[in-house]
Amino acid sequence: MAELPFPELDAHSDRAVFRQIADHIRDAIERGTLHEGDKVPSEAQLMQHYGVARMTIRNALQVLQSEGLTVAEHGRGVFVRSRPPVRRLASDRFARRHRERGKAAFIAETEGAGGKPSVDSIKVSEQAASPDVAERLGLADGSFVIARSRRYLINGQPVETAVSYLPAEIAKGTQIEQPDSGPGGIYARLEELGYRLDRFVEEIRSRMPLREEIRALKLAPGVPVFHLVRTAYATDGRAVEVCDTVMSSDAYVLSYELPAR
Amino acid sequence: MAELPFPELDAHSDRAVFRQIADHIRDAIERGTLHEGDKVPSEAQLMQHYGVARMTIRNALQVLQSEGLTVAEHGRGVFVRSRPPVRRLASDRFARRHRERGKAAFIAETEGAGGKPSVDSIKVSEQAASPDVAERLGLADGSFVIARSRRYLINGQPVETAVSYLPAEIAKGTQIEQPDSGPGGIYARLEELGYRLDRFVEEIRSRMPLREEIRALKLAPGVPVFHLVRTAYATDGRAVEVCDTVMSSDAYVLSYELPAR
DNA sequence: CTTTATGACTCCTCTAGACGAGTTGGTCAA
DNA sequence: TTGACCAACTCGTCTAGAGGAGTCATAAAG
Repeated sequence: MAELPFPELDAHSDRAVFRQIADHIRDAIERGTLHEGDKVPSEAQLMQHYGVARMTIRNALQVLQSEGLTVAEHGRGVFVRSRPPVRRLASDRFARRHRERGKAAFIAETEGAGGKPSVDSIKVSEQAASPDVAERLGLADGSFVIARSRRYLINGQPVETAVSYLPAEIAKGTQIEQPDSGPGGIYARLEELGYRLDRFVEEIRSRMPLREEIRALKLAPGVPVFHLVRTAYATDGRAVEVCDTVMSSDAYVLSYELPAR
Repeated sequence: MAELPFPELDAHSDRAVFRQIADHIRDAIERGTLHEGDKVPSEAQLMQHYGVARMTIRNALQVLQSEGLTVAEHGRGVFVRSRPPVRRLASDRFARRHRERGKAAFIAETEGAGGKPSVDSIKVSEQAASPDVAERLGLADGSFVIARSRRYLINGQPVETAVSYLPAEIAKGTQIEQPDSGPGGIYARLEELGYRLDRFVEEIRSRMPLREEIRALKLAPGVPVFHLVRTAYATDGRAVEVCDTVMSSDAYVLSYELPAR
């Protein structure tokens, strides 16, 4: 058996053994000794190398996994995680000039970056607004909204789920209620309906995903999500849409421009 | 011993026992049966309730911890995590009108929200720019920059670390090189030096923290961080500062306004 | 040549213990 | 009353096993 590229344990350290082992492997990844997609030595190899029990090795691997550095594949091994190509979201992505080309923001951007965009799980329903959505839309409690939910994928890999809420009073009976909202997306439809869009406000949180989100976005363990809530305002100051999106954090870099004014 | 508020295991389910147990506890937290700060039953109690080995219980608790739902305290127990008050960062926080009041953005905002702000670990040094920083500042490789690093705390709790990089050619010998950068912070100094600020670009990533970040921000396990890189541009289009900040994700909600243009 | 078995190797789940170390609250002596 | 001590309880670390299940390459059978 080839020697593993890890130093020995420091018996005098008060750092726990499994942490020292995790440190060794992490260092190897950070230094590039192990690179993306490489297989980490198996539990059995590490047990022998370090002369410790299996649970100790598993604890060490668990640390790395929860840091998002590795992925375990049942029956195959543990691998250094490879990052998917990131999608940059610029703050002008909803500018009218983009919308007018007749494509929704996601499609246009992804194709521009050489990826194959797709959208699935489109569901539209009318429902009572949650207190949070009602407040953001400036609606009375219990008002009805049209909810459009969908999932975005790049090259078949899910990257984002989104649910848009629009006041039923605005969207009911329009193409916004159809699964295919037409060229330019719902923002184009809103403008056709006379709601000229003025500005968007985005609120961003970061947290660990819920179970459903892990499933929907096929997230590896240890990958947090962006939770972004966007509210669209028309020129009269009225909120016309709230979009609640959850994005895989390793597929995105968000970018915003702020005036110094 | 009081009965625990958890159902029994489903022996027919093919869901692993430790996952079922984690599900029970998670449900209790989500339903409010266990609320913020409450103590989760001890490992011993759970072992007896479910009739399983200790490692199985610990696996279940590990799942919850990595989801950021609970926090274990050595010698005390496992508790439902309570969210600290969040700090909202609005996109106008660097507007000149705020700066002119003579306080740095962080101090003014935190006091406005009723918290006690403090800043520590201020270090200033001159160093060669990293390739990334050099590129953002539009400098030649190996150019020198002034690096100002510091840590921000609210009510004694660290929430953010930040390192600002400014071209040495601009900042050397000015008050920017002093630990106390003076009223209004370095942006005020830059304007005094004739660099009228025009706009900022912020790039946001979300990821799990590195070890040093966990220590510096006293992060609970399972809490991701925002990694925000801000570049400040003067009116002549020149980049005059790059600020690299790492923020505890549960202390912040970022908020940006985008024009529909 | 294709298909089917097999076995080696992988990680997954779980058991049943051991000792260590931090926290807490009560007892008992000063 | 105060302080020191101690016991009970907590989670942290580690050992040494067990059987299960997914993956893959190879060997055997068709």
